[in-house]
Order: sequence, then C-alpha cells, then structure tokens
Amino acid sequence: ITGLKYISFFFFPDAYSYTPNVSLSLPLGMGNPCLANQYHTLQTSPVISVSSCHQTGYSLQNDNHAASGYYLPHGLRPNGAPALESPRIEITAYSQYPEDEVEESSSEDHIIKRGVNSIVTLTLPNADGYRDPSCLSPASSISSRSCNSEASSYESGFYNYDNSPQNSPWQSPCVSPRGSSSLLSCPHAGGPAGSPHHSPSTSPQIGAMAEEGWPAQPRGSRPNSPSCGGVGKRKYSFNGAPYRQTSCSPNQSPIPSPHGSPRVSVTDENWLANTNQYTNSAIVAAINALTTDGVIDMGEGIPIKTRKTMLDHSPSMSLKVEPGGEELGPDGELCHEDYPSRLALKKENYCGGFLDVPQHPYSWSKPKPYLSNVSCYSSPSLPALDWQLPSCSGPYNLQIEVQPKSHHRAHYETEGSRGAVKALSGGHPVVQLYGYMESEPLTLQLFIGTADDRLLRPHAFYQVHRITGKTVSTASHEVMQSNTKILEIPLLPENNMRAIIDCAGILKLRNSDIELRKGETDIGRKNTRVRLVFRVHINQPNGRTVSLQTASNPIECSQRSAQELPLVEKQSVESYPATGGKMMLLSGLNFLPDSKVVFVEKAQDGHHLWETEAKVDKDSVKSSTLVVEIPPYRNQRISSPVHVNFYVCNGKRKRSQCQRFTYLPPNVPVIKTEPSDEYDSLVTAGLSMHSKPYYSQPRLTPIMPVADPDACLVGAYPPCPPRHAAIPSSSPSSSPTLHDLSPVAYSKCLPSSPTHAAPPGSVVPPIQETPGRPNLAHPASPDHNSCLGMLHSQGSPSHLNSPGPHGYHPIYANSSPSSSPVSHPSTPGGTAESPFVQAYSPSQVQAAASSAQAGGSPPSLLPEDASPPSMAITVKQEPQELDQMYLDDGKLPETRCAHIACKFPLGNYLTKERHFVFLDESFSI
DNA sequence: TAACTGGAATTACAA
DNA sequence: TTTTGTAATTCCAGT
Repeated sequence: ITGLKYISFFFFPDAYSYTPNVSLSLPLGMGNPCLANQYHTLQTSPVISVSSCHQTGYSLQNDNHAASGYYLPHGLRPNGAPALESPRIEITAYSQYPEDEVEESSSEDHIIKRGVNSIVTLTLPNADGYRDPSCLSPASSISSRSCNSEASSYESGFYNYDNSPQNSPWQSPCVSPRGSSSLLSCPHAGGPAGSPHHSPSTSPQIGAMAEEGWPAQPRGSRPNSPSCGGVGKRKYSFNGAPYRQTSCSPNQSPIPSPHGSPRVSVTDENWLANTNQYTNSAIVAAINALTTDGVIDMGEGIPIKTRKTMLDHSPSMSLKVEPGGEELGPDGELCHEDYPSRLALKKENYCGGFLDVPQHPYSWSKPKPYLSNVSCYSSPSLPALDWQLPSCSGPYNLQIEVQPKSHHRAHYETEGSRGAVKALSGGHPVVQLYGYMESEPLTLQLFIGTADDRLLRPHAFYQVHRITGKTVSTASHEVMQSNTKILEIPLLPENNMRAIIDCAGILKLRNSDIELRKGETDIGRKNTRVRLVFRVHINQPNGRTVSLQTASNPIECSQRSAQELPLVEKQSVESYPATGGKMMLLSGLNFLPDSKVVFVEKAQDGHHLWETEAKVDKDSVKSSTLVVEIPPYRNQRISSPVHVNFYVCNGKRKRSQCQRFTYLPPNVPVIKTEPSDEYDSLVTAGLSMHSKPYYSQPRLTPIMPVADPDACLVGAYPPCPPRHAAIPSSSPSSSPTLHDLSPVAYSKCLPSSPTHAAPPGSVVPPIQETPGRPNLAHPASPDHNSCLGMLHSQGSPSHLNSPGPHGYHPIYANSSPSSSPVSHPSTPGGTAESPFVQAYSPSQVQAAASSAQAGGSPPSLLPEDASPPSMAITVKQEPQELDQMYLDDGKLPETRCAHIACKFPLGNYLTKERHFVFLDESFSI
C-alpha cells in the first residue's frame, strides 16, 4: 500500500509539481569535509537552513531524481548559507503537499497540523526518558548498536524509501519537522534517529515511543532484559531497542555521508583530505537543535515524503565514536573543529545533557595515514549499498582471497562481541584489490549483505560490528550509510592492496525491532544468512570513480542452525543436461548419512511443479561433503535451460537453503569449472566445486552458459586483470573458474534471456563521471548489458556462470538503443571501451538510486539539468516465442535489447513498471 | 579486565 | 484456542 501510494504520488502531476526544496546547510568549518562537499558551502559557523519551496519548475525528471533534486545546495542555497557567528535556523515553508501525505505523517508522528504554512508541534518525549549515557553497555558502542539497516531493494522497490537517501525520491538532507521528532534522535535516546539521517517520522518506533512513553519499554513483546534497567547490557533506545541508540549519543558522531547526497558535488578542492571527514557531530547537534525544540514546523510546507527522509539523508553516513577515543584527523591529530558547532547547537538541543557529555572523538586504533589520501570519498555520491556492482572493471579486480567460514554466530546487543568472522582455515577473510598500481591508499568498505536469492543488499537484521583488541591487526572504523553500518578498512599499496579482515564481527538486531520499521518488508525469522560485502571506490584521474564490489560466501549467523541445519556451501555442478546422472559433490556442513537431497522446481507463483529426491551416495557421506546423483529432469526434451532448486534435508524442518541448479538442453555445452585446491581432495573424478550461489549474487540467467567474465570481455571489453600469481588458493570459491565457452555464448556475450536486456540485478557501472559532467545516459549499448551482468560478480567468481535472478538496473534501461558506451580515454585500462564505463555523475548516481528505489525501479542516470533524452516509449511487440526465437537464432537480437531499453523513458516510472511487467511476461513466454 | 565462546534457559512465534 | 515444536533472544559460565 505504501508503495502504491508512493508511486501514485509520483505520477500525480500535482504531486511532483512541487518539489520540496529543503536544504540544510551546516557549515562545519574544517570539521567536516563531507558537509562541505555535500553542500558546497564551507562556512565558518553553523548554519541550519531549512526551507521548503514550491518549485513548479521541476521537471519530472528531476522529481524522479528527487534525491538530488531536493538535496543539492544549488537547489536551494546555491550560494550556501551566509556565514554566521552562531547557529542559525532558517525555516521557510512555502508549499503544500498532498493531503494524504500530511495525514499520513500526522498520524505517525505527533505532529500537529496547523495548516499549510503553519507550525507543527512535535510532541516530545519526556526528557527523563533519555537513557543515561552511563548505561551504555559494551553493546552500546556503535558497533553493537544496531541501525535500521537499509533494506531497499529492487524487489520491493518502493519500500524503505523513507529512510534511505538513495531510496527516497524525496530524500533531502534537510531536517524535517518530523525528523525533528528525531529529537528522538536525541543523543541519549539513541534511536535510529540517533542518526540524523533517520527520520523519526518514518520510524514506527517513534510513534510507539511517544505513545508508550519512550523509552520506558522496549517495543515488542519481549520483556526487558534484566539489564535493561540501565545497569546491564541491555540498552534502551527510545523504542526500547538497544540498537536504536545511535549517533545522538554523546559518544557518537553521526555524520553526513559523502554518499548521502545524491546531488552532492564534491570536488577534490572541497574535499579536505586532512580534515576529519567523519566529524559531523555538528550537524547532528544542529539537527537535534532544530528537531528537538519541538516547535519547529516545516511539516506543512514540505511534502511528507520529503520530510520523512530529510533527516535521514543528510547524514547518511555517520561515524562511530569510540568511547574514550579521540577524533583524529588523517594525520592522527585531533580534530575538534566541529566542537564549536556542537556546543553552539547544544543549547538548542532538546536533550540538554546531550552535549554535556564529553565527546569521545573517534580514534583509529592505529594511525591511518592513508586517510589523507583516501580517494574513496572523493566522490560525493557513491552507489547505494543495494546497487549491484561488478567485482572487476578495467584493470581492477576486487577479490576475496580467503572466504569467511560458513558459520559465525552473530551476537546480540545484549551480548558481548562474539569476535571477528573467521576463515575456514582459522585465520580471517582476506580481500585484495588487483590491478591498482597507484601509490595512494584506498578504503575498503565492508558491510553485511543479504544472502538470499534476491539481489544483494544490506541486511536489515545484521550489521557489521567492529572488532577491536590486541588480536586485531587491521585498522578500521565505522561509518553509517543509509542505516547500514560500514566498516572501513585501509587498503594500502604497501600491503599490496590486501587486507586481512580480522576486525569484523556481526551484530544481530532483534527481529521485532527491524520488522516494525516502516517500509521494512523483510522478515527476520529464519533470515539468518548473510554475506560480507566489500566495496572499494577508486578515483580516476579524470574525476570519475570506479566502484567495485564483491561479496563473500554466505555465512550462517544463528546459533542453532549452525549446529543442526545442513548447509550447502558449494556444489561441484551448477548445470547439467536434463538427462541427469552425473554425480555432484556438495560441500558444506551438517550432512548426515540420512541426509536427503531434494530437487524441486517451482513456478513463478510458487507452486510446486516438480520434486524428486536425488540419490545420495551414503557411503561417501561426511559431515562436510555429500555426493549426490543429479536426477533426470522431468522433461528430457527441454529446449532451454530450466532452473530448479535443491536442498539437503536432515529431517523435518531441517533443510538447507535452496541451491540453484540448471538443467540444460542436451545440446548445450556443459560448463566446466576448475577444481579448487582446497577441495581437490574432496572431489572425485569429474567433480569440481562450484561455489554455490543460489542465494548469492544475482546471477546470469543462462539460457546459454555464461562464460568466464573475463572471457566475456575478450574482444569487446578489456578483461579484468588476471589474478595475481600469488593468489592464495585457500578459498575455493574465490578461485577463478574456467569454463567451456560455447561459441554461441561466447560470441556475443548476449543476455541469455530477454530479461537480460535490463536485468534487475545488473551491475552498476562502476565508474562515475566527474560531477557536473553532462550525463549521457547512455550506458552501455544494449548488447553490452549482458556482459555487465556477467561481470557483476560478487562473492565467488564461479557464480558468474550460474544462473540466477537478475535485478534490473536502470542505468542500462535508460540506454539509448543507438547509444554506445561513453568513452573515457582517461580511464585506465581502457575502460573507455568497457561496458562499465558509464559516464555518470555522482549526483546522477544518487539521484538515480533514489528514484529507482523509491519508485521501485532502478535508478536512471541523467544529468540533473539535462532534459530526458527523447526516448519515445516504443513498446515493441515482442515475439511470442522468445525462447524459441533465441534458440533459433542462437542469440538474442540486439535490436530487441535496444527496444527494451527504449521502454524506459527517463523519469517515467509508470513506464518502467510496465516494462518490468513486460519483462516478466516475456520471460514467462 | 575485556573480549570472546559455548551452552543453555527463557521467551516469542508459528504450525 | 490450545498445544507443541522451533526460532529468537538473553543469560551464564567459562576461556
């Protein structure tokens, strides 16, 4: 319902005719380059400028790029707010917004409507409700605090738009009145709101809090832990959820994320490398000041959606402040520049005691010299966390050299840390970036992602937890981005751009806390598998940024299942002719002699089409390996690959996650994989291990076997750099795989199915264009899309050749049929010719992300000020027998791709929706 | 002492 | 509506 409302909101002319232009200018001086970057204003004193203007001039396109639209300083305060000697709050609300929106907000928050331009009064919780900072338990550290993780996804499309900068079409860095409820985000309250980017209004907890007497009782049915009283580990959040305590905490300093603003145009000039990019306490304080006074009202002047997200987005990234730590600049020096701001704002803060508590500036456990040159943040707006990115591009290749163990018991906030994620070998996961020859260090980002069969996205119920201690050798620190905690780890040239991930634990958030979050559609129950997602952003000389991402094998995080449930980590065969009969080796855990392997096929609507039990070689069963004979498919005469699933069953309710398997037509070459050392001993003749990826990254839907990504690039695109000769082979899944390349599959790298013209999970071009550069919005030509998809390797490379649900990415959808990849000569490695070389500005990226997620469709990349390409909505009548046509031709006509691309007029969500439907239908056909 | 573990009791939830 | 089993969460006792 929310989504529908949301969508309709977008399509309704009056709805988008007004563009909530709300901006928050919080010049923090040297304290926060991020802010400077985001707002293009670097002032000497804090200035909070919140305004809502009705701008009829906004184009639809801009609306769709909402995030950026409302966000950019150039939108409202082109010149930035004037420098002031003291904090100033400017609130201007001119416009009105849809009534329904108002109602919605009013009901959710305790905001009193007084008319379009009137003041909204926010009912504030009792100050007594704020938790005493002294009550902070170990878990109260940001590491333990959970955050409402962004759960945006293309699957759900619309949801969570309200609290994800990237997701919200209305996202705005502004402080909204509702956000003000964020006072809730009051420091001590520690709510999700604790982070300024949280909009209380969007959080169900807010309402609950106000109604139930925040933060007296944790929401939910669970009784308070004995320790909740403020003595034990249990921490109170305003809604009772410990993790909700956030950046507001005196010890926490949320900061706006450089990524947070889609329209942020950060240049190298305004990026103050030697300033503390993570010091945004000022903005937090400012927001608190603004939002907690209880009388500020912008509500009536700002579209609800905007108001909901304003607070959320501004600071989409916050810094964890280690208690007792010190805020260090890149060079290790304390950075207290933002203190004045904080202090100044403190007086305005509803939570009076908030700033009285000594600040505990963040401190790296070790000097982080590389920070001074971290290029990661040179880009103001990096891809949203739920964007699918490739693991390699041009010369770069981000790889997980050592995979984490398949089980890691996550800890609750009520518990102490359960340590860092370990590797199978007993060590820790290792990640390395290949192909990077520069001398400047980079930052490796790590967050906890999902491990289901949908697109990779931040896991709503788990957060990465920074592990500290003498046993930890890797420096790291935490930042928040869109409710997702990110661990940043240095990638140093001296270490060969290799990082040992011994500083990452996993925090489990209570299901009840997350599920009640507005917009959250995922359920936590039995959703206990995660993946470590690594990202790196490489700045190019030309200002663009190459973003790479890779995800680990799935990690089971529950205690129980780790002991009982079978877990399939790898499978030796991903696909095989329908005749079956081949032995497949499964590698995993908790296999029993009585374990059964069941193959199932389900229709799109979920009902069973076929189910059969495979023969298990009981003699060879070990707890970690299982040999099973691939059963023949029910139809031996299939003309195209058929995707089925299988699972290992140890008894009632003791099933492994479903694994994907593809039955191929007899004439389709079988994909062979290269055995990995670690598993060689396990592999019997003819068996080689495949990292299993049913629930891993979206994969190619293989109507035709997909070759190695690199191979795919051969000829047309520069291949990813070969792995380093010294690449450890400890991780089978991370080992490259070799595949037989069918001439058909190889020749064109074409999508194997119509859906690939614009797969929902397509890889986002890893290269961002310099801000301001007009976007050409021509992403790769249609026929490149498939390659993009193929490259969208996350986790183990091997899954590249496996089929999988594909997300569709907007970037390509907007491709002009005739357009070709934008050439960027300066791109190293000849990426100019790579399909990944998509020219887009950061703002566009963000805007696109936002619009896409908000609208349930992928973001589109268009220059903010550019009018949408004249793309007629040409809905070509597709042949009814797509599969047949494909098979007959041996390829998917590029022209079809082109037409599909044409169906995505930028900014037209309705059309996009239709397109999705179309794709589904096509696929079905 | 703090971090980390393993186990299990308690509570919530779903079949 | 109740029962029962499972999953989630919290707590304890160690290392």
